Amino acid sequence: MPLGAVESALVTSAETPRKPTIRDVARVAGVSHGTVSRLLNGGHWVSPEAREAVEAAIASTGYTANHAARSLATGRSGSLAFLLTESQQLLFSDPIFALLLRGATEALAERSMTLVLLIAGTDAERESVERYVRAGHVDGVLLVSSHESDALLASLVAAGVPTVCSGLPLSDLAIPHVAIDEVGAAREMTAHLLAAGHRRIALIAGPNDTPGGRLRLEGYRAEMGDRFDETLVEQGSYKRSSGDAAMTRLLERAPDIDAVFAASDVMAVGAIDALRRAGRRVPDDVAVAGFDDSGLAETHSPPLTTMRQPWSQISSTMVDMVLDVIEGHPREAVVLPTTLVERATA
Amino acid sequence: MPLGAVESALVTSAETPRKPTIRDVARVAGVSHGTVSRLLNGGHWVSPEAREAVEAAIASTGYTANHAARSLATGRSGSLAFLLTESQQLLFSDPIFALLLRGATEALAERSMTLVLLIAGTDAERESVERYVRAGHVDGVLLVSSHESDALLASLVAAGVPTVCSGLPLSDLAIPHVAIDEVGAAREMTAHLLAAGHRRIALIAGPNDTPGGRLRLEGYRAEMGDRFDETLVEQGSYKRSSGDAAMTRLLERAPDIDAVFAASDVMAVGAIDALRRAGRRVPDDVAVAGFDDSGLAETHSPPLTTMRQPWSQISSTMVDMVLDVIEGHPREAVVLPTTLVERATA
DNA sequence: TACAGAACTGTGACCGGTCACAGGATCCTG
DNA sequence: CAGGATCCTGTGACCGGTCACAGTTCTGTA
Repeated sequence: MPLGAVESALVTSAETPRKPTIRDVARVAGVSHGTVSRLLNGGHWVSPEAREAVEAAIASTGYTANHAARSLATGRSGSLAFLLTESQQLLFSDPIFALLLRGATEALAERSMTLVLLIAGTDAERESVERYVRAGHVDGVLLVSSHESDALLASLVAAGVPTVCSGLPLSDLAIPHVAIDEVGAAREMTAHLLAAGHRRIALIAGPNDTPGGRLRLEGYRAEMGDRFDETLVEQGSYKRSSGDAAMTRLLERAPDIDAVFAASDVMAVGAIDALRRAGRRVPDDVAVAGFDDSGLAETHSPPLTTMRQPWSQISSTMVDMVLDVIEGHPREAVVLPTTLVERATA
Repeated sequence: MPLGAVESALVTSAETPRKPTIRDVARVAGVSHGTVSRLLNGGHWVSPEAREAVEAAIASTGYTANHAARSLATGRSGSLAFLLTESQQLLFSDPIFALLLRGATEALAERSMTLVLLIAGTDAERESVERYVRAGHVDGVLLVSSHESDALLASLVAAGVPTVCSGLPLSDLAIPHVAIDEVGAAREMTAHLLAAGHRRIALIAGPNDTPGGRLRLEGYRAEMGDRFDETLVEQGSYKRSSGDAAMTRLLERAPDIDAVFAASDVMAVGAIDALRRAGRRVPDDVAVAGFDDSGLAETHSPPLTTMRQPWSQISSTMVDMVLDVIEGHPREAVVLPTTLVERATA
C-alpha cells in the first residue's frame, strides 16, 4: 500500500519516474530521512522495528544510494586511482600489471569502491594525472611502477595524497609500500640452481633503476659467491625481446652456460626463444628460471620454473594500506613472502 | 588584495584551509557565483571583463571544480565504464584488451572524463556490476567482449543505460557498436595467401560464439572456394596454447599444409610454437598469418604478417558513440577499415 | 523617443546525501 | 521518585556545484 502510493506519486509527479531518494524511503518506512541515513551507515542507534521498516522500504522502492551526493557531503570520492607510470608498452607486454589491476579491482569491489585507471607514460599525461589527483577526484593512489624514483610520487606525497607503492620506492621518501624480499628471493632461486648442480649460471637482470633490477642482481651475486662472474650478467628491459637479445649475447660470450636466471618470466621466455634458435634444449642443456609467476609461466611450454609473487595478496594489501592511510592511520611498509615454484625448465 | 583577504579568511576560519569553491572565486573576481559557473560551462553570456577577472581569480586561488557537486547537480557522473565480460585469463593473455583499455583511457582523458574498469567474469561479478551500472554510477558503458550474446548486455539495454559494444553483438538487439568487416578482412588475408602461391591453407578459427570466430571462418571459406577442405580447419580459444594445440592437430591430419591463417595473433604465435617443434620453418615451409596486429605481431620474432585492426580508432569511436547516445543522439553501428600488414611470416 | 530584444549579471532553489544537535522515551540507580 | 545515562528519533543546516528566473544595461529600429 505505501509502495503503491509511492509508485503512483512518482508516476504522477514526473513523466520520467525519478530514482527514489533517501527521503522517499523514509516516507514509505514512516521514519525520518536521518534514520534511513543512520541505517545505511552501520545501523547504530536504530531500533529493530525501524530497521525492519527501512529495509522493507528500500527493497520495495528499489533504492540505491546516490554516490555523488554522498561524496559531496562526506568529502570522500569513494574511489582510488590505479596509477601506472610506465610506457604503454610494458602494460601490454608484461602480464603482471594486469594481475595487479585485476586484484585491485576485486579488492575495491568488495568495499563498494571503484578503481579509476590512470596511465602516466608521457610528460603531458603526468601533468594531467597530477592535476586530477590533487583536485581530490580520488581518495588515494595505488602507484604501480617498476621504476624506483618518480617525480610524480614526490609531488603526490607533498600534496598529502594518501599513496601506496608496489615494489620498493628507493628514493629517500618513507612511503608506505608493499614489496617482497627481492634479495632473499633471488638468493633462493640461485641456490636452487646451484643445488641442481649447475655451475655456470647466468643472470638476465632488470634495469638498474628498478628495485627488481638492482636487488635481484644483489641476491644472485651474494649467493654465487666465488662463482660470480661479471661476464655471466646481462641486462634486459623486462620485455620478451630483451630477454632474447640478452640470452643471445650471453651465449656468444659464455657458451658454457648451463643455467640462466631471468629477473622476469617474460624475459625468461625471451631467453628460451634464443636458446631454441641456438639449438640448446631446455632444461637438458640449459636450465631456465624466471621470476614473478605471471601466468605466462604456467601456460608456457615448457612450463617455467619461477619465483611466485603473491599478486592478489599484494594488490589487496595495497588497498588495505591506502584505506588505512586515508582513515588517518599511518602504515609501515609490508614485505610479503615469495614461493619457489618448480616446473619444467629448472 | 582580494586574494589576500580570501587567504586570511580561509586561514582564520579553519585550521585546515578549505579548498576554494566557486563562491570564493566569485568573491575574488568581484562577480557572482553564477557568472563563474557560466564561464566554467562554455563561457557564453559572459563579458570579456568578467571573463578576465574570473580567470585571474581561478589562477590565484588555485580553484579546481568539485566533481561530486557537479555530478549531484547535473545528474551526470562524468565517467564511463569499461566493462569486460571475459574470464580474467583473456585479459592477461591477449594484448588487444590492453590496447582498447589504453585507447579508451586516452579518449576519455581528453574530455576530462574518467574510466571505471569493471570486470564481470563470474556470475557474482556480473550481478554486482549490473547493480553498480544501474545505480547510475556511470553515464554509459563500453562493453568489451568477444562473445556475442550476453545477458548483461540485454539487461543494460533494458535499463536504458547508454551502451556501445566492441565487435558485433550478434543477438537481435540493435545495439550501437563498432566493428570491422570481419568477412571481408578474412577474405583479404586468405586471398593474400593464395596469391603468394599457397594452396593448402589451414585456418585456426576462433570460438563459434564469437563474431571473430564465425565470420572470419565465413570469409576464409568464401575465398577458398573449391579449395575449401574441412580437415584444414581447427578451432582455438584465442589463447596461445590453443593455437599450439590446434596447429599440432592440423599437422597430424594434413602434413601437406603450406600456410596457416590464425584468427588472432596470439593463436598465430602458438601455431608457430608448434611448427617449430615439428621442425617446420616459418615462412619457408609454412607461411603464417595472424589477425589483430596486437603489438605482439610486431615484436615477435619473426614479426607476424597480420590484419591490422585500428585499435585506437576503435576505442575513440566507441567513446564518441556512447557520448552521443548519452546526449540523446542515437547512433548507428560503425564499421572501420582494416589493413593487411605484411611482415616476415607470410 | 519608445520599445523590443540581445547581452550580461545576480539571486536563490535544488540535487541527495551526512551530520550535529535537540529532544523524547525508557531504564537504572540512589 | 528525582535525575542521569542510554537509546533512539526528527529536524534542518550544509557540502559545492547548476540552472531557471528576474533584473539591468545596451543596442538597434520604428
